[in-house]
Amino acid sequence: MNEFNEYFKSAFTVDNVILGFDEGDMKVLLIKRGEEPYKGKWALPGYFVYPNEDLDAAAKRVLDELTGLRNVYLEQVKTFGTVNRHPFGRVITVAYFSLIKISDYAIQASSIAQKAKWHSVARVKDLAFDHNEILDACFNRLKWLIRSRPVGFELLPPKFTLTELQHLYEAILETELDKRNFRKKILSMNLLIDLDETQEGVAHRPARLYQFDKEKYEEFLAEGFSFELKESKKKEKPSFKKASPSFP
Amino acid sequence: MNEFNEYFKSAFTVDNVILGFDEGDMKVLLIKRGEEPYKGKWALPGYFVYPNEDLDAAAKRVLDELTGLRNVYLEQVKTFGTVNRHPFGRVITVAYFSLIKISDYAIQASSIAQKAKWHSVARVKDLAFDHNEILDACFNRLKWLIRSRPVGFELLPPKFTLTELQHLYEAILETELDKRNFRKKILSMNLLIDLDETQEGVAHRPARLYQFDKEKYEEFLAEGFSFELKESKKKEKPSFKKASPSFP
DNA sequence: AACCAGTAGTGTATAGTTTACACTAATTCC
DNA sequence: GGAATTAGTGTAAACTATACACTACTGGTT
Repeated sequence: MNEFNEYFKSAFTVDNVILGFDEGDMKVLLIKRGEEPYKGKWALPGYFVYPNEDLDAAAKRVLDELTGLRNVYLEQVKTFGTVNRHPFGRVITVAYFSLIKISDYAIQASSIAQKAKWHSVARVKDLAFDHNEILDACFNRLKWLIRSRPVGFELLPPKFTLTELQHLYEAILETELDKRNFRKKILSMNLLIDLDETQEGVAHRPARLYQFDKEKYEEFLAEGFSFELKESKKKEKPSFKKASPSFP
Repeated sequence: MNEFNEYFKSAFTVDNVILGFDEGDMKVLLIKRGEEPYKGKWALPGYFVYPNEDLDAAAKRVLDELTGLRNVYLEQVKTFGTVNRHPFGRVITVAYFSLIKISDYAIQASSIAQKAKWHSVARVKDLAFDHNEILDACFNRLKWLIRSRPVGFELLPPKFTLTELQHLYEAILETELDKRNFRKKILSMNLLIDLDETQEGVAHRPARLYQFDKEKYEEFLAEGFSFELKESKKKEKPSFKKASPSFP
């Protein structure tokens, strides 16, 4: 393969958009860069893919080093390879996103992890490299995903209330949902276990606690089920005549 | 960046799943390999990405060299980077798919194009490298895409009948659709122009010809519309109680 | 000219889904 | 005991999806 040697001069990396949900808000874990290029800027965690390492394994390694978490939701989203995206050479990066429970996250000892901090996704700007674009692509993928699969529980603690779940959906979809319709839809999926427990120590009527039903969720995935969630139309442009929403 | 030189030893390529529709069947354009590795096997068209070339540009180049076509539907799908996917070294490939009108395709003079041939997607097997997996990923993406966006016209000649359109959908979705419901849904989208012409030289009642309305399609894309198509349930498992198809 | 073969084209009733919307219930705090 | 705060609940109307079968038009055959 000597004739092709000139093509073996590029590097590839993975960048990981690690998402969590906290304080009613979607958060992304960013690293403050300690070196050039973009020294001092915030960036997505990522690293070179080792020569004998699969792509997915590299993404898991980056996640593990930073958060200590394994077996979390991780999905490849898109590859970014503009010629000049890295000032030091041709570097192609494969973007992944992962969903973690912030309650499980504990800051790691590694020097890189010391520089990590959660940022509200909505307020992130001016990241290093083309990382704004990567973050957008991953967050949009999550928006699509949450409408078709119940991935919400990846982001919530084991026990949660329906209101918390709804707030999560609203944060991801950046919209408001109707409480009654949301509950009807969620409960009709039969993917929640009613724990027959309630919140404690809140200064109002305590909410029931639920748990995701992992077995039923496996069935759901196996059968290729999907669902749709639509936003509440309260206070929308009035009388927008919905053109028939389907085509071939 | 000398410390990172060891990472600049891999190559990356693009592979392009070029899809067309002919004789009621989805087709993919494959190349018979003339060299090792996998000499004599069929493979997806692809090539190294040049050092100063963007990924999308590389995919367009591969497509152009093979078909002479530009400005066709082209979309990045997924990146494949298993360590040993290429026997000669670490090669990561970014998979793209494109949709072309086979009627526009004319075999090109280049030596590579001489080795190209259309194959029925359903009957493809035993491709070189991991190309079966890549083809599957791209075809599945198309299946998803066709349910949510009217990309069908990318695959049909400028004038077509509703039955041709329906057959295209059935070929992609690998299912049967109800004629009346299909037509209702399609026409309700208002994306077709009735040309007030009919087929000629057919030994049966001639069908009306339609054209896609590109302007309305642009609006459709801009407004983020989507649609769903469901398969006919004729002859399905009887009385399958549709568990509520939605969740958060 | 009559008929046959073959595909095009059309409507309706039913079931299911989505939407909009407002009040009562349970708890803490004062 | 009352105020504050969030939890929890049902229904009617509009819309969408589905199942289903016959007539219309053309070319070819006799």
